[in-house]
Amino acid sequence: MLDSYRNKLDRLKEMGVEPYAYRWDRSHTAAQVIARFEGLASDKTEVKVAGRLISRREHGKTQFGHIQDSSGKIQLYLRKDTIGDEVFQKVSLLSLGDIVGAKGEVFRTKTGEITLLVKELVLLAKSLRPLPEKFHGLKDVEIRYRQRYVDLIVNPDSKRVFLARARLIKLLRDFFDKRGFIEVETPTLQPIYGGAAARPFKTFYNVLEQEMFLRISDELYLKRLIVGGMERVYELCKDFRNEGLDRIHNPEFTQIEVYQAYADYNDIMIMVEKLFRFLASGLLGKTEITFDNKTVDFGKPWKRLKFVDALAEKLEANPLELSESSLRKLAAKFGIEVTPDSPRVRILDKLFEGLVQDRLVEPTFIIDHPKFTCPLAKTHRSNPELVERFEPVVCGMELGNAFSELNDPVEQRKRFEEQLERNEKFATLDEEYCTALEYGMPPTGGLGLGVDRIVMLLTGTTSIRDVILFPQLRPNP
RNA sequence: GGGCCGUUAGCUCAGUUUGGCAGAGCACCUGAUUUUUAAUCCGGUGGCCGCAGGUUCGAAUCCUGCACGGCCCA
Repeated sequence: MLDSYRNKLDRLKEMGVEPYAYRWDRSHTAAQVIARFEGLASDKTEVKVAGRLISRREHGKTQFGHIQDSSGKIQLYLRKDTIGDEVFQKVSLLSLGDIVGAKGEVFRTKTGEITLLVKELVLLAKSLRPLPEKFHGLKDVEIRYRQRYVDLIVNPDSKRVFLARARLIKLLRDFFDKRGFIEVETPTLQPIYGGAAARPFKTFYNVLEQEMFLRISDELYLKRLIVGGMERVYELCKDFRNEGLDRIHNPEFTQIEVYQAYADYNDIMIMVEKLFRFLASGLLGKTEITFDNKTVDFGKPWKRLKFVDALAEKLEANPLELSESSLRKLAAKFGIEVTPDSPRVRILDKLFEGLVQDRLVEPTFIIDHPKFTCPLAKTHRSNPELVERFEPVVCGMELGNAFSELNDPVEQRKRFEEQLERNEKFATLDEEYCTALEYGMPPTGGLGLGVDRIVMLLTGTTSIRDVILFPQLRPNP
């Protein structure tokens, strides 16, 4: 198989053909030829296209085939009497998968397809490996992920998702830029990690002889910028969490974090509603989306569900008054497994996910979590046991996290210390962040959103691996 | 980490139940074919049946372990 491809390459070289050309003056993409067909055909314009040969139908002294470029496909028609014996002979040495340039005039075949009558055909790059089958395409998910380039060549749906991803990222920037937010960049390599509860990736910086961490979040740096007077900032970046990988988790994932001075979490909720309306209509031209056989409408206001109330209803008890051991018993009762070393906050989370969150289909803000679940959120203005926090959930999928940011430096330090005293896994105390708050941070509303999950939701993709070009896999054995 | 499922030609898949010559379509090679489009027709090439053991006269097929992937659970 591979031999036959190499053999053709050798034969072409012997005939004096350069199989890897330097350039090709393309005048039109496939889509442009089709869009401008009437004009191009009527004045017999000479058109130059280029792309990958993806199909071929030989008819003795004629040949049909399609080439594919980034805009689409265009049919080529070759006639021995038009192109000459010598070139026609060389053409028989082309393979599916080769990159070619073609010059000619456009016309419509008797079956009505816009086609290029080829007057000149040039090999631009020889392919040495066969493409996957034309009809069934490439289905093997492992090859699709490991050799994404093959997937992109043969599976239009796959490409569609990544084009949508690019548009969504542009829409995200548009939304915040338009509202006066400044896009910033903060360190990926951090001497102390923070802003979330997750196991970090560790690395070592030789020059400083110091252990460093890949960021699990950029939150603490962005709020330093709020202290510094950048009143509206956002950052779109990769975060890294040294944890499991599944349908909705990849160890490196894209997050957008947004901070707005003088706002609280109520303002941010309204902003999130507007954002999703903007993203859905910008990408799909409508506010309704379908994900995992569920249809929801971002045109409507989101539901608001109080964390404690929703859980209390299911547990028939106030979760704030339940000890760790009572929570454990309830978890067992509802068939929700928790590991013996799970702290109280983790058991609460599990109970909430299993009993409430998984069943939430409509866009919902889960609001007002117990205070000990989050050290960076401001205490609730009307209940000292809670914080002003919300998590946006759509179709059962958690999309992010937001709060009225804690800006009292004394309380912040106390909350960090309490977390350390509770021996919470991955708790840290960032002294320099506390120092920053001591200079005074205005009241601020903050938001973090998982970009990969937003892309999943708006493209109807149920696995995060299908919205990440090169998802994490074990090394090829 | 646990349970279940998968891995056979470059690709998509049969064959495993009930052990007995390694199969098909596309792709590839040869020939025919001057408007085809999953082109068609004639003939042909192509295999570490994921890897390593075991059972057996004989293993793609049964058993064990491992690797990679998928789904579900943690």
